[in-house]
Amino acid sequence: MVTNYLEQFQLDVLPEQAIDFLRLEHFSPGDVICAQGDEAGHLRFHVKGKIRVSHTSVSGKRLVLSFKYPLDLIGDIEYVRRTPYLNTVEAVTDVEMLVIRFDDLARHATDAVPWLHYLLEEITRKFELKSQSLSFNLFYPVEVRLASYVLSMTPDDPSLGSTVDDLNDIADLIGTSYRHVNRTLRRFVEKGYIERDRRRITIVDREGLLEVVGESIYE
Amino acid sequence: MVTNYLEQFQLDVLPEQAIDFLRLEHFSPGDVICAQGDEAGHLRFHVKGKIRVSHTSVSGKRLVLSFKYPLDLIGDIEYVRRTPYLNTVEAVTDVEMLVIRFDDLARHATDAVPWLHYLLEEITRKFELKSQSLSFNLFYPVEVRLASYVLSMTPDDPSLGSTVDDLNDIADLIGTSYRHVNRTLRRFVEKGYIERDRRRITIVDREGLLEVVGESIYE
DNA sequence: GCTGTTTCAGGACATCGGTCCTTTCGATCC
DNA sequence: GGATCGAAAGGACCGATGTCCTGAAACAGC
Repeated sequence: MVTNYLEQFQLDVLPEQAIDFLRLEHFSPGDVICAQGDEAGHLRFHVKGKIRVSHTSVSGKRLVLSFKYPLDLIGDIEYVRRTPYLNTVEAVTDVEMLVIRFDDLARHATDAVPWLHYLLEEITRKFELKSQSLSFNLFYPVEVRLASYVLSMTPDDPSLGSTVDDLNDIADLIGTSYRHVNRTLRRFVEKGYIERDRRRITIVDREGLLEVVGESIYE
Repeated sequence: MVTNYLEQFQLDVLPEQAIDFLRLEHFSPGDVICAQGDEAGHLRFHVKGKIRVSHTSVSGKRLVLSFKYPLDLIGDIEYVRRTPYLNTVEAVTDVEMLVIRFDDLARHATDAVPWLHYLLEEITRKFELKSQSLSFNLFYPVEVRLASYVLSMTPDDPSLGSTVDDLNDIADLIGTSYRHVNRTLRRFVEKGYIERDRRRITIVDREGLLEVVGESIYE
């Protein structure tokens, strides 16, 4: 199993001695993979399933930072900085991860140049994503962000609608309230862009939504 | 000059062969150090002065991401990813930078483990800053962000007021309109937190501002 | 000092978005 | 089938924020 994933995601950048320490972990929907504020001790390679990364403010407000799919690293920033987990990561679907303890990784990969380059690549990629997310959120109103989200979550195939994440998740993802997501979706329905059927959103007029998003796609 | 700065900021993590390629650059207030979208070819160590990092959306709205002071790297993400500059960097005061071409750096430092570790440290630090900035902006209203900014820009010494950046910069920094910054500052004046004298803001009641910011400082 | 010009503060108004509360819709149990 | 309950939707209201515009203050040139 581990070796399959190693191959699939070309994880041979890890030194062989480190690879020996990788274990496969499984998580069920709802499981907390790591919790904001906990001391970090493991680096994980997200190799299967869908996860939700979120952050909670001291005042208790939750912000969903992203939904992610393989391949992704969890705990990489924390590995480099040796700080507690910045965010909480939960399994949305069944999830599999390859996991290795920081200690084992440090002992066998600290000087491995290809691995360091890999880390740099991954982390700078994440940095760019976060940059985009920051400016996207600050530049555009909820209507645009929501339209963009709906477009990104539903298949191009116009025939079939697609389930969308819980409205509360969406609200926290685009940094607004449940109420306002609902209101905005209603507006989309009134304008004929989408149809709603409890828990399900169907795009009726993809062009219309694209127009709402305008030129702001991907900043 | 170069050697002084190298010592001051402990830049001996750079391999000696690379150090030989460092040159000192000077910028005057207003100078553009690098422009968003331009192809990146140089890594810079910001060793003196104050700079402004900003990003402009396709729709033309500007977002000031940060003001920075030494030591800071400019072009590090771009060096790793070999992408065009993400942001525009300008000199606010007189600024000095140590600069090296990507080519020279790559030729002499690609395999230098201490240097790679240094890069990782710097970039993850930036990542954390950006994370904070993202959640801070999404979690708190303008009033709180502005109070936080004013506090951060003025000296603890309550006796002397301090010049604050251009209001337009502040507006773009906290992601709101000039009008609203003005309105909010006025409210602060009315409540007796600050005094204004064109171009200058004096904190009268530091405690009051701290109360506005509440527990949200640094998230 | 006067005048045209630029910059900045602030008023008016509309919209966005949040909070709170009521209503509706399903689901469940009897 | 009707009563009950919980979750999701929607209404009402208000504060936050953006846009547009006007008027006042600073500034430049003469």
